[in-house]
Amino acid sequence: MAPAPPKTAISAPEKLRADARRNREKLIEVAALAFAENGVETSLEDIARRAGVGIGTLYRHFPTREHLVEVVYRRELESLAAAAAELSGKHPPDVALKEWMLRFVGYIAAKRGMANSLKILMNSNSSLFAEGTGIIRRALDELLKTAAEQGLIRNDIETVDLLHALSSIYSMPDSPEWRDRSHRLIGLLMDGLRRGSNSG
Amino acid sequence: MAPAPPKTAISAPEKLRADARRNREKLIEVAALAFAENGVETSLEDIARRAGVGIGTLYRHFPTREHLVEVVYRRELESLAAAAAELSGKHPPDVALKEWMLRFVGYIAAKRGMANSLKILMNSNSSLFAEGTGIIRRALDELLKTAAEQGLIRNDIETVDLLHALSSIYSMPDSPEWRDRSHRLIGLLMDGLRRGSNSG
DNA sequence: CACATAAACGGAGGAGCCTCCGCTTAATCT
DNA sequence: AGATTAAGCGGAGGCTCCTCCGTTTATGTG
Repeated sequence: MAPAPPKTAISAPEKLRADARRNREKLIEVAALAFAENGVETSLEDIARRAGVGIGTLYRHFPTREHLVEVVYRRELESLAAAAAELSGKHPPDVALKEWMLRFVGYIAAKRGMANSLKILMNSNSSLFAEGTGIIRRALDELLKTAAEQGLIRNDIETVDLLHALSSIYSMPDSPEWRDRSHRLIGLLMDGLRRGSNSG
Repeated sequence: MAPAPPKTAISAPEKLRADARRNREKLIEVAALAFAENGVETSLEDIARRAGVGIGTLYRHFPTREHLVEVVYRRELESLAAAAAELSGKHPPDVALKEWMLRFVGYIAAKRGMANSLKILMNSNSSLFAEGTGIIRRALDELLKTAAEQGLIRNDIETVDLLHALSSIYSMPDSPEWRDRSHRLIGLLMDGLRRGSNSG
C-alpha cells in the first residue's frame, strides 16, 4: 500500500514562480472580501474574475472550494493573532488587551452571517478548527500574561473562560446595536479583570 | 409570530391530477434505481430523462435533491416493513422471521456504498432517520412476538438488540463473500433465538 | 360532447462547476 | 543577450443545476 499523501495541503506556497505567487495572493485577498460579502457560497468564477485571473488558475491553486475557504480562514485568524503582538508593542498591556478584544469581537461578529457555512466546514475538517482556536488562545494567553505580570489585571483568569465570554456575542441577534453591546461587554470584562489586581 | 410550516413535506401526494401522480411515481421508481446504481449524487437531469419527463417536472415534485432522496429512502423502508406482514402470511413465524432478516441484511448491504451520502442526509434530517428505524423496529417486533407466542423462539430478546446485531454487516468489507457471511450470521442468530424456546 | 380553466408539463436559458490542453512567460543556462 | 524549458496561465467546452413561463392536458360542468 502506498503511503497516503497528507490530507490537507496546509497552504505551503514554498517555491512558486513569481507570477504564480502573485496570483495566489491576489486570489486569497479577493476571496476573503468575497466571502465576507456574500458568504462562502460565492461563485468561484466571480472570485477569479475579480482577481483578474482565469478560472483555471484558481482551480490550480485551490483544487476545491474548501481549500480556498480554509486558507482564507487561517489567514484571518493568523492576522488576528499577529495583532496581539503588534498592539502589545504600541500600548500598555491592559490597553492592548482591551483593544485586541475589540478586534476579536468584530471579527466574530462579521462571521455571524455565515454561521451555517462555517459549521459545515468545521465538520468536514475539525482539525482546522482545533488549530484555529489554538492560535487564538495562545495570542490571548500572551496578552493576559503580560498584563498580569505588570499587575494591571488579576492573574487567576483562565484564558479559555475569557475567550468563551467573548465568543458569546456570536449568538447575539444581528441588531444595529451589536457594536455598543459588545463594547459594553468588553468594558465589563475589563472591569472584572482589573478588580483584584495589585493596583486595584 | 406565525406558526412555522412543517419542516418536511412528508410525501403527501393527496389530490394530484392523474398524469401528475403517474409522473411522480415513475420518478420515484427511476430515482430508486439510479441512486442504487450511482449513489445519491446521480444527475437529476438524468433521472428526469430516464423517467421520460422534463426536468421541470422533476423539480416541481421534488424541489431539492434531498426531497427526492428522502421519499425514495422512506419508500424502501416501508416496503421492507411491509414484507414482514407479507412473509408472515406465507410462512410459519420462524421461517418468516429468518426470511425477513435475509431481506433486511440485503437491503443494508446495498446501502453500504453510499454510506457517506446517507450520513449527510441523516445529519440534515435526523427525524427522518428516527422515523425510519421506528418503522423497521416495529416490523421486526411483530415478527418476534408472533414467533415467540407460538413457542418457536425464546421470548426474552430485545428487538433493538437483534436489529443491532443484524446491522453489523453494514460495516463488513465489501468482499464477494458478504452474502455467505450474512447468511451464516443469520443462521447463528436463528439458532440462538430457538435455543430456550418451548420446543427446544 | 364541447368548452373552460386550472393544473401540470417541459425545455430553453443563464449561471456555476471543473477539466483539459495549447499558449505564454519566468527562470535558468550558455 | 539569446535560447531553452518547464511552470504556469486561461478560457473554451461539457456537464449539471434550477427557474421561468409559454404550451399542453385532465377534469368538472353545461
